[in-house]
Amino acid sequence: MSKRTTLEAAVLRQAREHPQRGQAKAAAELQRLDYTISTSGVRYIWRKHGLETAYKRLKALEKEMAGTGRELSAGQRALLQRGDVTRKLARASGQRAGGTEGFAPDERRRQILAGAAELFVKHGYSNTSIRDIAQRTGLLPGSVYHYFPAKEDLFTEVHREGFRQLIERAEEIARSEADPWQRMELACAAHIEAAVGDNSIQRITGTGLFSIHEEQLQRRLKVDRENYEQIFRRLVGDLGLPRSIDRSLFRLVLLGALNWAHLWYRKGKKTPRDIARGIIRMLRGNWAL
Amino acid sequence: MSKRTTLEAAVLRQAREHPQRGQAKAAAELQRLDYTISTSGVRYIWRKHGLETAYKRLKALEKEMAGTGRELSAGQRALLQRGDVTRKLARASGQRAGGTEGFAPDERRRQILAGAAELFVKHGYSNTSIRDIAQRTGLLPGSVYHYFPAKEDLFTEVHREGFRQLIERAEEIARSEADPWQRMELACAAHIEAAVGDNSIQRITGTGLFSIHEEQLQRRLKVDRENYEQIFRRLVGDLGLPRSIDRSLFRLVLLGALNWAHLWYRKGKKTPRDIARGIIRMLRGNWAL
DNA sequence: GTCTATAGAATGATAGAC
DNA sequence: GTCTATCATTCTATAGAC
Repeated sequence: MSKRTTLEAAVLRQAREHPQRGQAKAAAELQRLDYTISTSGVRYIWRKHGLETAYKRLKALEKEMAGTGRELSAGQRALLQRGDVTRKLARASGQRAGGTEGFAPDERRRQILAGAAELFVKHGYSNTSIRDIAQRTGLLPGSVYHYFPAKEDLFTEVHREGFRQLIERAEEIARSEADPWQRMELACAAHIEAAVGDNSIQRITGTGLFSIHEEQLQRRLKVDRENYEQIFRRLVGDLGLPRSIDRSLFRLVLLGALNWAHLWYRKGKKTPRDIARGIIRMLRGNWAL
Repeated sequence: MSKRTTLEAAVLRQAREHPQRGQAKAAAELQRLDYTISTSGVRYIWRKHGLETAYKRLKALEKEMAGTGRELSAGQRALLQRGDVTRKLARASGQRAGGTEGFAPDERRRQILAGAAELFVKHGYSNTSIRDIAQRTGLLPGSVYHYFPAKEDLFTEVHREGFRQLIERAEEIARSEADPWQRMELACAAHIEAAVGDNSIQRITGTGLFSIHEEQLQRRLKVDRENYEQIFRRLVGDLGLPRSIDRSLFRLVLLGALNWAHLWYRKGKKTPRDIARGIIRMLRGNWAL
């Protein structure tokens, strides 16, 4: 362990000579020998050679020693035996994506967005990795960066698209001929449908804000939401509420009730339409109707 | 550390040169240098000079170095900083400070919980690391595990305590003599206060569920929430609503409106009390009142 | 001399970036 | 493909109190 060689060779030599050293110790020792490497760098090379655990390194050493007269120490054998019992299954490396028979770039983008939306909705922003998203689209992690500069942008775009769809629908309703209370009811139904339906991109409108704690990102998202709530401002204005009712509070109560629904909604019970009707009835202030 | 001098001078010199050595190591070293001294002897002299903890010895060294160009090492500075946090907490809780001298174990636990609550509320569960929590309490990450077996348990406990406090207050209100609608209004005000107030442990009741995406953990938390909502079930039942109104939906609409409030609440504008009154007025179905 | 709260270092794992 | 940073957690040694 003295002559300078390739970084990789040095790591491997050390794996052979001190199989029980972990990444930290191995890296420290190599740094002492003037190699530039970090703990995870060590780990990376180990993994490349299937040596990422002490068990595997020992196993390899054992094999190598088989011919020669040398033997593992008692402690090393004990460690191996423990490992044998607890053996983990090798992880299947998964499917590899096709070749260059590519998709149209826009199509690929959409696929990434859709996959990301599903994962964000299910596991939240922080718990979704670029790797997960890439895998779902059959890409390697690095390739995602060809379409989106960073994870934040990916989320922002999903969020924006979700609200774009929601706004489109809401505006259509707001423009319709129905009477004001009915328009409101329809808009509420559409909102709940989006939040509990199968379209993950739309679902993100219900959970997105809560999933994010990075302030700057949050601020970017708020814009989408405000564009949407603007429509409700108008819908509420059209209702002709009595003076005694604070329009602003009315809207916020309504949106709160709607946004909460996805937490208790159960498929097969009340439909979004039923729920919307019930909510409007309560807020209409005249239970006789 | 070579020339023989008075025992006392030798002890002090060593305190300066190796401030982090404890009594055992210090005594051993001095004995090696042919001084006759025991661990408690070292401690006796330290105490005489107000140097009986590593923190105090470092503090003294720092002061001494102030003039010269020398500086404490990074590790020493970190230790001092940890000590500073510990002291601040000790002062805040009225306990006696003193280096790493312990708190009543319950007190330390509470400190960790309070710190964790703040961070969880501010940055969310996934974005809060055990390191952050430890630092805030003046501990090293590993030490947190002396009090809590895992991060999940830490969160669960914060969540549970938040709801415990909320439930306590709500039940008091539910038991009071006020008329049903007024009881409801008070309970709503209390709910909003908890969600927007300064008490992070209570605030977690508003955001906790959204911050968590791990299903199993979520299930554990739901229990707390359900215990709480049970009280609202009762409060709604007491209102004597007309038949045409679905009690269940009424409760869910109300809770939705309340839980949404922390997103738009602004200090200095409407108070939680005002908001609660407004919400109840809207839901009471008789706007003339 | 004994106990416990805490330090400190190590471990295996995974994230985002590009 | 390659890298670094950081995470939750574990293990072990020891300081300081009694």
